[in-house]
Amino acid sequence: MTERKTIDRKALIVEAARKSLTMFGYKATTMDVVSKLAGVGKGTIYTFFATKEELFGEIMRQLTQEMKAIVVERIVDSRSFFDNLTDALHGVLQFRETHELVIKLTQELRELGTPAVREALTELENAVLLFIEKEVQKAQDKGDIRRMDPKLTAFMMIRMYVTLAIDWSAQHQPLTREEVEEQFTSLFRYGICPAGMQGEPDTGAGAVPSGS
Amino acid sequence: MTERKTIDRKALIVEAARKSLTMFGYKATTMDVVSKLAGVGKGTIYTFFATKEELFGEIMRQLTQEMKAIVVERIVDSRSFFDNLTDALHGVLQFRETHELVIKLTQELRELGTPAVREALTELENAVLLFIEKEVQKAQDKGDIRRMDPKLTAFMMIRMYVTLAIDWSAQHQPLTREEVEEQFTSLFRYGICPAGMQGEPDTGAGAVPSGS
DNA sequence: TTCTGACCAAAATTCATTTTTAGTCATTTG
DNA sequence: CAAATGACTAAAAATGAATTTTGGTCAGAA
Repeated sequence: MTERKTIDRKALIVEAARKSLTMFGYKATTMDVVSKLAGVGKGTIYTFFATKEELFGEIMRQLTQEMKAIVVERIVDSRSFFDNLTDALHGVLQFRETHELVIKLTQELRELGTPAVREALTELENAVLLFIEKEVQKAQDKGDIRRMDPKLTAFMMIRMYVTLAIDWSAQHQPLTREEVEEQFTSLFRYGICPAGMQGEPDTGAGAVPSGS
Repeated sequence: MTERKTIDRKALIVEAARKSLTMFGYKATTMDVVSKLAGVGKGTIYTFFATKEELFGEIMRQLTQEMKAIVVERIVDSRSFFDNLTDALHGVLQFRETHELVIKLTQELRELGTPAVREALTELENAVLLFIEKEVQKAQDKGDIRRMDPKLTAFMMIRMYVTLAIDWSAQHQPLTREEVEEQFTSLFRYGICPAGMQGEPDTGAGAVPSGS
């Protein structure tokens, strides 16, 4: 194999495309721009990816994979659903770059309606939806949460998350990661009834009867 | 005064415009169409409304007014926040025509991005937001709900409502009015914790779920 | 006086022309 | 000689001049 000055050109290309996507969005990420950013001839891109869509697809697959890895490693079957949820959410919010790429694409979809982006984001959302749905199902079977349609519950969770982390920022001071977490988990945990009327708020050392 | 065969042309025009708006949206509602539907010369419209925007504004003002009336008459200060919330939501959901106009305009905004529609819907949302915010504030002062940012809470409520009543239908069987009500109020009341763990669920016999 | 619809300027739409971009391939390079 | 390249091409997108549609007016009919 050619092993001398051979830097991994494929990785270089993916990296460059990802940066461009995050900064300029899908439409403005032309193959010429990617080749320049990667410091590679345009033809080289086509030795690895047959089309622009395929390159884009690879990046979305990577992104989905990374998100899933972050979440999965924070889910421990012996812990309560809510502890897992809080941790998983925390992990996702912390993962800056992934998050920003998704936000950029969402913006582009809204203002340009780029079909490839719509498709990609739908696919991503479906993966997330399916994952949450299964977790909700498990939590129900364990009795951690009350009985309700897991599909609808998963759907509500995603929307609530987007509302807090993205939509709110459109017209207000963005919430910090901590605030998003706090709002998200406490709403799902307690609803909006006064503290003390039901399960315990985070203050106090009282432990919920869960594993561990 | 002229009281013979004088039908209220202004009302005729508003009615026609409202119908057209609900059926065809803002862009397709031309002044010619409105005049034909109202059975009135086009010039007549301009004796009541200086511009198309003004006619549209009048309809939106009417709509806001009607919605507000429905809600206000269902809010009784002596009742709990949740009882009021449930009733108010019920009222809004029942008010079909208003609802459909808003849905039509929302669709148009999404696919055409019509600026006048964006503006109108933003204004409507702000009115609703302000109203809910005040109610939340009152409920907090009464101790009906726990302490949290009223602006953010109001924002979340609207989004949650839209998620249930509109967004969900995009890819699934629409929820019935009853289902929307049930999902909305129970989430805010109890979160998603198991029944019996907190406030009173509607099922009479409190059966503890799978004990572990 | 009240109402109307032909009329006009401005906005939107169409479509032929130009520009940009995804994808190819003959040539170069290590 | 296999891997990399960038000038090249066909197709898609941007542009803008020509044409149609629409908001708004007003002289005259009812």
